[in-house]
Parts: sequence; C-alpha cells; structure tokens
Amino acid sequence: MQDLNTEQNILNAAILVFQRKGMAGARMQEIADEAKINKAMLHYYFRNKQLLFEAVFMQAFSQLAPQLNLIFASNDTVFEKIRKFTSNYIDFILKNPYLPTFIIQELNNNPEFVKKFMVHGNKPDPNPFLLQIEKEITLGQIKKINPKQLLLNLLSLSVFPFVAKTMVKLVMDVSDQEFLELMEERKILISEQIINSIKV
Amino acid sequence: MQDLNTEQNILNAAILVFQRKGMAGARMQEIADEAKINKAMLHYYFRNKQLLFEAVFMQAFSQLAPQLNLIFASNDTVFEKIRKFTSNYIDFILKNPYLPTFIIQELNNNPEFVKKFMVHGNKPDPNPFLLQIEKEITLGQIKKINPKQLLLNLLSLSVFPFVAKTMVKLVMDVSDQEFLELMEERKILISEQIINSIKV
DNA sequence: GTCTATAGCCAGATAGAC
DNA sequence: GTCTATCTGGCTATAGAC
Repeated sequence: MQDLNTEQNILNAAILVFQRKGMAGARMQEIADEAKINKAMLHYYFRNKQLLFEAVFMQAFSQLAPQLNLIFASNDTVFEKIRKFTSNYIDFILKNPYLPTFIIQELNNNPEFVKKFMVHGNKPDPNPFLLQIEKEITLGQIKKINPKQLLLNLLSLSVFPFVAKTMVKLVMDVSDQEFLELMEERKILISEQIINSIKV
Repeated sequence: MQDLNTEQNILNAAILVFQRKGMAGARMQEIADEAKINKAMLHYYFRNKQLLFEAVFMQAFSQLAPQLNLIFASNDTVFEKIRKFTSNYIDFILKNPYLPTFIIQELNNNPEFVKKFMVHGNKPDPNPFLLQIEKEITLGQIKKINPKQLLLNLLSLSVFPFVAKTMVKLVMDVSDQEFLELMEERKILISEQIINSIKV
C-alpha cells in the first residue's frame, strides 16, 4: 500500500502493460489502472514515462540474462548444455511469454537506449560457451562448426516460435492448446536435432 | 508528382517509417517529410493514419506471402524445397531487413486487425507442404517427424537471426559485416542441418 | 491536387489540497 | 504518500485558400 510496496506494485503493472504494448503503445493511464492507483503516483515514483520504461526494460533483461548464463557458464559438456538449455528456456518462456518479444522489439525500436543500458555491465557473455565449442571441436568430440552458428541455431529454434506465435498460429492454423503441445514436444526435438548435427 | 505517383510516393515513405517505428511509434509528420510532401496530403489520399497503416501492412504481407508459397506449392521434393527456401528466403530478407520484424511486431500488437485483414484470403497456405512431408514419410523417403515442427524449424533458423539482429549483434559482439557473412554461411548450413535431421 | 493554418483531442506531466 | 484538477505540448485531422 505504501512506499516500496507501491513502487513494486507500479513496476509490476508497468511490466504488464509495456510488455504487451511496447514503449510507444503503452499509456500511463493504463498502467495506473492496472496498478489500481492514480496516474500522478507513477510520476511521483518514476518521474516520467521514459524512466519507468527503463526500469521495466532493465528488470526484464536482468530476468533473461541468468537464463542465458545457465548455458554460457556451467561445467557441463556442450551436449548437456544444449539439452538443459532447450528444456529450461522453453519452460521459462512459457511462464513469461511476452518477455522475448518485448526485449527484441524495444531493442529494435530504441537502439540508442541500448548502449546506455549496456554500460551497466548487464550483458550476458556467451564467450565461455563459444570457447568451449572450439575446444570440443579440437578434441574431436564434436563436428567442426562455427560456434556462433551453433549458438544462433540453439536460440533460433528455441525462441522464434514464441516471438512469431501470432503468425505461426495464424498461418499453420494452430490453436493455443496445440501450440503448447508443440512447444512441449520441441524441448526434446530441438536438442536432439542440434546434437545430431554435431555428433561425430 | 500527381495522382497515382503521389499516392505511391506516400506509400513508399509510409512503408519506410512504419516498418522502422511501428504503428504506435510512427508520426504522420515523419512520413510526410520522408515523402517530401505536406502532411495534409496523407489524409487526402488515405483518409487517416489507420488506413494508411493498413495499406502498408497489406503491401508488406503480400510481399512476404509469395516467398512462402514458393516452398509451400511447387513440384520439388522436400529436400529440394528446403534447399531453395533457405537460400531464397535469406536473400529476400537481406534485401528487406525490416519486413519480418515489422509483420511479427504488428501482428502481436494488433491481433484484432489481423482477422479483419485475413478475410481478404491473403493467407499463405502451408498445407500442401505439410501433406507432402506426411507423404514422403509414408513412402519412407524421410524420417518420421511432425510436419509442423519441421516447418517451424525451417522458419526459425531462417528468420530469427534477422528478427533478433540487434540483440544478436550485441550479445555475440558481431559487426554488421560479420553478421552478413554469418547469414551468407547460413544459407547452406541450415538446409544441410535440417536435411540431415530427416534423411533416412 | 497541393498548400497553410488551425481546430480538437489526447496523453504526459505538474500543482496543490489533504 | 495519495488524490483531484488542470496545464501543456504534440499529434491527428480538417477547413479553406489557391
């Protein structure tokens, strides 16, 4: 009701609205309604729309980063990482369906803001994973491939269906229920396909 | 300068601005500037922002549809289709880099408009391709797989890197030049991986 | 068909009471 | 800290001269 509670309450409402409508499409009034609070409070706590947006974006990004670092910096083999990642990441997105689209969309629409934000050192670092791939190739444990392509494949296969969900459902004539089932099936399907593509 | 020329001129300018900023972020003034024309003309030719946007969206979608139908409805085998598609589609996106992101973004933000638009019968139909996959599985020419998953994989691997370009460049520390090289490499890389995953 | 000028509205932001 | 009321600017849209 007060102080930090109100601030968090506003932030939660803002996350909902911004993730659905984006920075340009979101309305301060809508956020206030969602938080069951007055519009003036938003300015009291976050000064203006831009700063509120940045708080939301930062929170979203810092939710996503640890998920990526799970794969980037553990002690597993490449195969194990791929298996864990597809399964964990799809689960994570299923629980936060708006997150990847939101980040990608706002990253595209506010490229100048990105740099400002990235100074915070908030960036996921894929280098450990990329180096590990190089190493396992050298050791003859997996087939030769450009490590960046492998990572791109992993992300593409896991994330794209969610980003393009509306189009996918539309073009392929898929219901919400069937979409869920397809995503469940993908957890194993994807990892097996990627692993097969690099298995010696 | 007059009549249809002006209309096309406005449309071209609107495509540019809407694709970069989206419906909510675009400004009529910016479109007018881009077309080197007065703002009032936009309303003279397209009545209002919504209708101008719909014209742009429709044109974008009807550019994309034929590209998809190349794979959905030709006489090639599944293998041949996959090879042609990855190559052609990546080329196409390289020439129209904003298109997929624009369509996906606006589809997500204006789900109600979508249905209205789809009534036009403008929808790409993947059924021929899906049925063909079923058939080749039955004939033992390719491994068993859910056809929709195969199509999803094809689209994911081809389109996602472009949709997430800003993020990819940022997280993987990739320059514009290197991004282009990666996409060139993917034309063959992707199709071979997919084909290998279903080769008997 | 094309322009300038302006109406009208909507949304972000602030003032000020409580 | 929270509210109501209001200001202000910006953007869509239109009126009207040429």
